[in-house]
Amino acid sequence: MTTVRIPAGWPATEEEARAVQDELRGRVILDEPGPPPGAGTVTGVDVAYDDERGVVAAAAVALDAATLGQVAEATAVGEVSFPYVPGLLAFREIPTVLAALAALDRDPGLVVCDGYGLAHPRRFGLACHLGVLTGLPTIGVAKNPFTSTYEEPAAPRGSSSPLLSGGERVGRALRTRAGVKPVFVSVGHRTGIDNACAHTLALTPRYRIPDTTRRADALCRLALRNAVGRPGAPG
DNA sequence: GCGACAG
DNA sequence: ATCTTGTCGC
Repeated sequence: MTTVRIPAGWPATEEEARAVQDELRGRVILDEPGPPPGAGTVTGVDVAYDDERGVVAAAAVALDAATLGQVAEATAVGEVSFPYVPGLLAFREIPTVLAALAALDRDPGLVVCDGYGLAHPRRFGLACHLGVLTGLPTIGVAKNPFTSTYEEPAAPRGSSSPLLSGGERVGRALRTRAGVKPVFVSVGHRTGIDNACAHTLALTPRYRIPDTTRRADALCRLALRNAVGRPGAPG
């Protein structure tokens, strides 16, 4: 497997990265309902890092939306393209994630990101960025509210409450398991919040985190071990 | 200025 | 994200 290099012209400073976000934000499409849940393909993407070696591994795992059975997977390894800066996560993950998606054997359908879409300080999180660059429908499902605030949703699974940022509703805190901390769903690109939440619930029949993200997480960690050190790698 | 801060 | 043992519970 080849290593994904940092693209030419990739932002090198926080200022440049924020300028890119400001420029691309206008290309987000928010007036499409997006793929309805229960049919088609849903793909999860995630990345793992070895910052000491400057290596990042990405994975894309495609599931049949109706059965949640896995239908395809792909990985890519690359150079870490940006430091971790809250609000600029996309610049750290996107080049390698794009390569993993490109290596997938079929149309990804809806892409589920581990992070934010609109629920972002500048309304342009990872899911929006990835959507604009690929043209694919995307959503963000995060484990923490970051700069947003929310009222605790009711205890039953499926309950939700608005995610607020600067007085705007930027997503929903969605309870995927009764009595357990909710996840934070926001729209990325070409998808509506109702479908985003419906997909999230369909992807969490058993765990708080979507199956797509869970499988992509396991796969990218494996890919990282395969690429660098090897406590636990076959071969 | 200080603290908070997706992964 | 990542560093990390045991342990409580379904």
